[in-house]
Amino acid sequence: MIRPASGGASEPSRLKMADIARMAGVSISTVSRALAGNSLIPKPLRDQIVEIAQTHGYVVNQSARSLRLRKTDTIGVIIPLAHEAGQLISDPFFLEMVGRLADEITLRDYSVLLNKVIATEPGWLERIIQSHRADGLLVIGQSTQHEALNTVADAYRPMVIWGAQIPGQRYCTVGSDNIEGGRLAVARLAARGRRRIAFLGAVDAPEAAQRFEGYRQGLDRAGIAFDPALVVPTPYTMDEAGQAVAAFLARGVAFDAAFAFSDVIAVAAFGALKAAGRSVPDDVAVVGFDDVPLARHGAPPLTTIRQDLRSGARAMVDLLFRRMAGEDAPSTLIPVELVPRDSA
Amino acid sequence: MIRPASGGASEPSRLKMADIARMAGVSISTVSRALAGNSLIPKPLRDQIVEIAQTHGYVVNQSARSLRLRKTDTIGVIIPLAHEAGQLISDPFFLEMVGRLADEITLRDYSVLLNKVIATEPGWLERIIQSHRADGLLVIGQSTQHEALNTVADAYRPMVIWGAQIPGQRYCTVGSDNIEGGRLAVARLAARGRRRIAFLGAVDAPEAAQRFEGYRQGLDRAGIAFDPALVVPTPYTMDEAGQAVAAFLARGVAFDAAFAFSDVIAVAAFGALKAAGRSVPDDVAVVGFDDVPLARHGAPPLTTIRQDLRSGARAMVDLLFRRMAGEDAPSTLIPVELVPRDSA
DNA sequence: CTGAAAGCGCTAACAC
DNA sequence: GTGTTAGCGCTTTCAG
Repeated sequence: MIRPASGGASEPSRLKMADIARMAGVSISTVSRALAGNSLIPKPLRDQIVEIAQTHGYVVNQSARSLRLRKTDTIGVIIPLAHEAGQLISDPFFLEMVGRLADEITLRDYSVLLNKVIATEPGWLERIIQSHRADGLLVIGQSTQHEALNTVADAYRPMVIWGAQIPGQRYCTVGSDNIEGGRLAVARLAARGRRRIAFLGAVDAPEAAQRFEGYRQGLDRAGIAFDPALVVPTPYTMDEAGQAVAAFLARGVAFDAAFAFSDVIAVAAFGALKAAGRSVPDDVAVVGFDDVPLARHGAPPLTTIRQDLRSGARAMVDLLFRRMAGEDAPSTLIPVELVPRDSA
Repeated sequence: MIRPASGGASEPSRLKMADIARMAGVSISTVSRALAGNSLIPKPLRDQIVEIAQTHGYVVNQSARSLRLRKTDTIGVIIPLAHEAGQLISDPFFLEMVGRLADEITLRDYSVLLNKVIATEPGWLERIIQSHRADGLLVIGQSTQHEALNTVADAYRPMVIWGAQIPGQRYCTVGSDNIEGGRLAVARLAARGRRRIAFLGAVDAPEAAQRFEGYRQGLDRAGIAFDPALVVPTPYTMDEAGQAVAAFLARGVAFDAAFAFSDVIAVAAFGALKAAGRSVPDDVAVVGFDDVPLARHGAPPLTTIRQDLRSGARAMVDLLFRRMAGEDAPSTLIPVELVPRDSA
């Protein structure tokens, strides 16, 4: 037998359907139907039952409902942290993406289950899926998990990943046109007469690799030779990226422009450059990526490649619901645009 | 009888405990115990069962578990939107708070259920509670819902609100020392010789009211008379706040400083001032509130009152877990500090 | 140590 | 139209 395990934490009512049924003088099924708005139950009775439930603050228990219906009306939003276990959810891009996704999901009367996971332990994704806590999954960033995603995607359809489309991929992605973004950035810099253009950021994750590819294509088109000495690997966080850029500056490699993987890295570069006595954009012109609020209000305002997260989030959620309905929705590329401001 | 309702969306395995039991040649109870790490089951058998579950990708169904255990291992994080129904989760303060809370909750092996709600429909909070989707609730901002929160708090203990402590409050809050923040801001401005100090922001929600109260106390202490003409009501969003400040400027009221309810409003003021040909800080010195990333990297970098959201989030989650354990944890005030930068 | 069985609260097929 | 009833998948008491 179950004892309420009431350790002192008080419980409000804990009504169940049976209680409402008793009050209304009907059976449980009738209450269930009435609350579901089933038109089999005549409107007056339905209203009366709803009324009783409402005055007593009764709401259907979602655990029970989910178990019975095998659906949770919940979408899992997953933030995979590739490397650092203790990493915070603090990156403005992630945060904005979470906000946009939450908006879109709420609009469809689904709940959002936020999952911060260490995406290095094998089986992390399978575990989330099998726990049956969500009807569909949205993963923000494919990180280094291409293989894991591919494996899972074969058997689990209701899943959409934010990230780059890459050859041999069997999962559904929505992502910005990273290559075009890289090209646009370099074209802008080249148009301002810059020839020694550095690339700031990681190149391992697929999105980063594509921005890097765009950077190289941009150089080609501008007739500028690629110089590996101008590729500066940096972490994603502002502080660490700043240090990496400072270290690069200390090496004394000549350069007059930089294309950063993200606005955060670009702004970090602002700091390092200023500390080294170099001005933006005169000494070094800088183009970022994302167009987070930080970019618009930076000093100087940052020229950047805008990712349309509103469209991106909407596309992710649209595709996810189509997949949840059994459709086989395709991957989608979101166009990017250059936002010219003062830094380049 | 139930038909799987398979509308084409494929299902991966959908194993249950019974399947694992069969494979292991034991009963369901034994599997349940083994997976729970119950030491009644001898270690070798336990390991073997765990092994089988793992290779088959089996994970306990959380809906069933929650129903049986009457607990969800989930914390609901609620963002009440007071006014605008269609409002986005885009405010950097909210977003950062969500991120911090998610970090703290994840640390404790609980899941985060994000709830964006229109906090005007009566019973919104009761509905969330009664749906039994979370073991505890964290509400970001008391908004205009003081009464609703009070009513609910009497019967429902595991709930903590981010916001101001106000007289007669029966719910548990964690919040910054808003009054002190207002005083610090005005003291800073007064110390720089400013006498015509405007207040930018709403004054309805309790937190805003307290910052306003601090502003008035600060004026008193500096021997500056309060002038209602310098109180500028503004919305919370950057664009709308900018318009409100622009309208204020158009009125031609003389002022040489401003204390803004938030960094977002302060940065919006930067824009309006610049458009009106006024410089910051020379013509108008500005102090914000929050210390979001935007503040540090603004043009000019924004002098602001820093809210320690890391401590705040940790305190909220700590208190919540204590309340979930039946303890009667008290409200907490988080100290603020002035972060001097260039805008004032 | 292990298993049988009850039941968490709900929905819906099936009878009436 | 409405009620009875059989589970959804799990945990835990109780019996052995």
